[in-house]
Amino acid sequence: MKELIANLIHTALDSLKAAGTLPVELDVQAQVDATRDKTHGDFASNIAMVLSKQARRNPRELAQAIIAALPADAAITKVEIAGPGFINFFVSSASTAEVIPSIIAAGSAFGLSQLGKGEKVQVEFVSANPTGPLHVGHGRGAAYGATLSNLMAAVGYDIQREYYVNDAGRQMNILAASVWLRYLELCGEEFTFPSNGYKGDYIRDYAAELLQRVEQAYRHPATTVFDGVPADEPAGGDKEIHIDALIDKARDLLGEDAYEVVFQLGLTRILDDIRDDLGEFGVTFNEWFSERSLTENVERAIQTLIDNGHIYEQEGALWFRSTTFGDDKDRVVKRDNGQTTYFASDIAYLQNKFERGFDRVIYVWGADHHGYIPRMKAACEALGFDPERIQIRLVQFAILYRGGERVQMSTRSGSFVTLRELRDEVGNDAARFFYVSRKAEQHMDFDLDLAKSESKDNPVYYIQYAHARICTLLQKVAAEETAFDQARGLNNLSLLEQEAEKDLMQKLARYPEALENAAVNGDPHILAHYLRELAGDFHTYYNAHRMLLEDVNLRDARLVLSQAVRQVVANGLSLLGVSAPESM
RNA sequence: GCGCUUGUAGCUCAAUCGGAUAGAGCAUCGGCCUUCUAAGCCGAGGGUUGCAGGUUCGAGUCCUGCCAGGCGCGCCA
Repeated sequence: MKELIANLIHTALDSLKAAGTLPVELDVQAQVDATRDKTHGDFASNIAMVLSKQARRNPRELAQAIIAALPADAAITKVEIAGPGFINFFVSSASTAEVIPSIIAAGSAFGLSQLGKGEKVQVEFVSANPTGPLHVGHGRGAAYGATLSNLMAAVGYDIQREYYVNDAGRQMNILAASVWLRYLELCGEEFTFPSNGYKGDYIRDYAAELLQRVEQAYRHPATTVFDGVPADEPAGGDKEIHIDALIDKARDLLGEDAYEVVFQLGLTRILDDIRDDLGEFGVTFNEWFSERSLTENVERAIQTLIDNGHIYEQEGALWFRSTTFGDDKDRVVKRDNGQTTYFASDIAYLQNKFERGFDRVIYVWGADHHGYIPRMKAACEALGFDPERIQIRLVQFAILYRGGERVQMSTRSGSFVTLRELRDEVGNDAARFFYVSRKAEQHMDFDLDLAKSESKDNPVYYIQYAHARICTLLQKVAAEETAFDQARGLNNLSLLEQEAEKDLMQKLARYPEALENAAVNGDPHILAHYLRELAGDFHTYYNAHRMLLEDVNLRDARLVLSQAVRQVVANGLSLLGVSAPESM
């Protein structure tokens, strides 16, 4: 409909140009928007105001001229000038109703488009360090990334979902050491567990598994293990130095092979757990990409930067001159001790992504990482790629509230709420919906009581309830003497003359647009809000008018409208990863 | 200190590339169940869009300054 109106306007402009009313060189894309206010018709264009300066005529006068030149069309019943020079279009109810047969015909495919033209886009998200269970902060990134991927796939992008497994860093060695130390405790050794080790109960589980598998083979006396290890922080030392020394000890005493067994056990168990957790949350990946697999790529990436002239040496280290591309300061990629930095891995990973043929790569990061954007963009450009091909979406943490009180979380005491706990408490549907119901880069307050409540206050239930109500209706009518006949409904759409019916049809017609906006802007909340509004319109309609009437023509027309609503609600919820129950 | 970011109704949030009288929900108050699910509906009140300038036909939206909150500024990962 928008396109139709835009075409009509362009035709009018062309004829005005031909008549000499407008300069021929004028070239503007007509903007047509759905109106917010019904008294402004169904669609409005600001074309007259935009052109008024170039055309040297006042907007209302110009609007009048455009309207006069507008070709007639059966779909448009009335055109008006309003306000400072808006042209308002009123659409015939017959043409408004056309959305219903198209929804029924398209079914679950309604709203899909080819906007993305098959562009290959990778979305990398979550990518939490595999050192423990996911917490609620990761949950928002997971929900956002998964939904963004769904939305983009729905509008025609070729999406690849990826999790970057940080299995190469120091944190992983701390994890391995923690597992081994817990194992030693189970063997009967006595010592003080390092303050910087991982203290979660899951570590004890892995240790128990290790004990079962290797029995006493990896046991060493605590005195040997702690011999020569600098004091821990509570004992007046440095916790970082302490844990690093213990890691070295573990490697020494176990040897690389056994150390690797411990390391892999911890890594594998945690990844399995994360995979299960996310799977239950409806979040899946095409690829779990290991940082360790990148080792050769890192040297090659650095070489690429050297070849491109963006690396210099200073004080024994290799520096990437990222300031060339607008970063605050230059960054080290290889330390004076020969080790490459984490950032160097990121550069290698980026190069690897483009080598795999992605046209565009999207990173979903916690908002606390925003300081890394300039250097990643710089790296992209220095590698020789257009920096527009990487996009970084920031997701803010959610603050949980229970009983009106903020739920305290601190990583230090290990008292963070896990994603699994959240899912157990409020359910997957509520968690998925709540996470994406706010703009991603916005702080959000997550009200646990609201997410659990079974009332209209809870937008998830509100939307699902609309779906369930319609399913129940359709079930009920199946028991009537005269069965529901979809074709009869479609043939009698002209009977839908109520205001609420027109509102509903117009809302339905806007679904593809809401979906596209949400996908292109990376704003799933647009779809969430749309569904809330659609459900609201349906509840209003349902309360104001009866469906199961004697007059089967009207009855089936209303039911087919309801069916269309049900379909769109189901399609939208599915993209959000929320179920659409048939009864509640 | 420098940089990024946010500031909209009592609360949580919207506002389609800069468009018309800034909208929902919650909370408050008042109505609606012998009829398809009241997990619902209808109505009322509630605003100097942090403050001050600027850009223009038009600014919550863009620019500048200030105020307030959040985050980031390692040869850490």
